[in-house]
Amino acid sequence: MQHGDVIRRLQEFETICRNRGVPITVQRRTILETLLRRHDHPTAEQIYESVKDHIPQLSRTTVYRVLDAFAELGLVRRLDHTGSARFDGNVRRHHHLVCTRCTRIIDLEDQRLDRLPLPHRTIEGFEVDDFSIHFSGTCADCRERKE
Amino acid sequence: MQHGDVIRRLQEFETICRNRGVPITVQRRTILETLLRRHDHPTAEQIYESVKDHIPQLSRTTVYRVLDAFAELGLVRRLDHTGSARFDGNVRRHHHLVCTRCTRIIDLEDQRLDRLPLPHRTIEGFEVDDFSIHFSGTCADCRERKE
DNA sequence: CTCCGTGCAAAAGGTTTGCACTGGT
DNA sequence: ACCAGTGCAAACCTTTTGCACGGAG
Repeated sequence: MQHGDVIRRLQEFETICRNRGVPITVQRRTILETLLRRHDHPTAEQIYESVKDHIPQLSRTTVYRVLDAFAELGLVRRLDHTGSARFDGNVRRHHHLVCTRCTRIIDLEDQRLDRLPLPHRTIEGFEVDDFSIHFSGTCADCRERKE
Repeated sequence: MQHGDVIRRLQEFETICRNRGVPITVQRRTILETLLRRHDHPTAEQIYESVKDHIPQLSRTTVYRVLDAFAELGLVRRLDHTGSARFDGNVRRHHHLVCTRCTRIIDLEDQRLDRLPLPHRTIEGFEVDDFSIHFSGTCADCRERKE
């Protein structure tokens, strides 16, 4: 992310917090800025290590809580669902519908989606073997519960 | 998965094990069969619970080790990378190259890939908000190390 | 002043490891 | 008989929770 973009995102952050009455603290600003400047999808621990250089008394707990709050506000995205690993007996190419409320994963087999052209060693020397599309949204049960 | 498919997959399993000199045990056969019959992407714990009914002295450790071995043999797939959650400061739609060797995640922005038509409440009442394509393969560094 | 965010410590998962033993080949 | 797979317990790592304090609004 460019420097200007980071500045803009931090301003957005302050606006969102003010609108929702969420206090803006040094920890929050620093954690967000650290994440925006990195492009390596860090773990909570890695962010903790980085931010600790600026705020030595910082607690790991705060990093977890702040990242969680940011994900809730839609300011950052959490990859790799926390919790336990899940296993799939279907090794053919297929896709998944992931419910963001209950974390349920539903298989989606669709031949049209399977025909995405596989990039071949084009991107930064990365050799692609396969792909899978992860659709996020709300499952029927959770929609029913919500309405 | 249909009954016939389960039988076929179990036979494939025995062939693969024999070819690689991997012993076939009751635990392994039962764990694989349990996974093949379920369509809900169970966790190791859930598989443990199911299999324990058939093999009461079964250990959790074995379930973890066997699932791991199966993933290594390509018989099953592990969803949701085990380990720690990762965070992404980029909330715009984008995709990921995931290296299966070092678990590194590289951002991939590609407007053509973004234009996949969003299924709208079509599949089993699931409402899709967004999607992200997960390309798996080997990153440049790991390919270099391998060769 | 009031609350909520923070820090610390302890608990709560989920997964891995060391070691002795058993069971498949 | 041999070696890899298994079971048990303990270690390990990541994440969550309870409680008291302090800083932001």
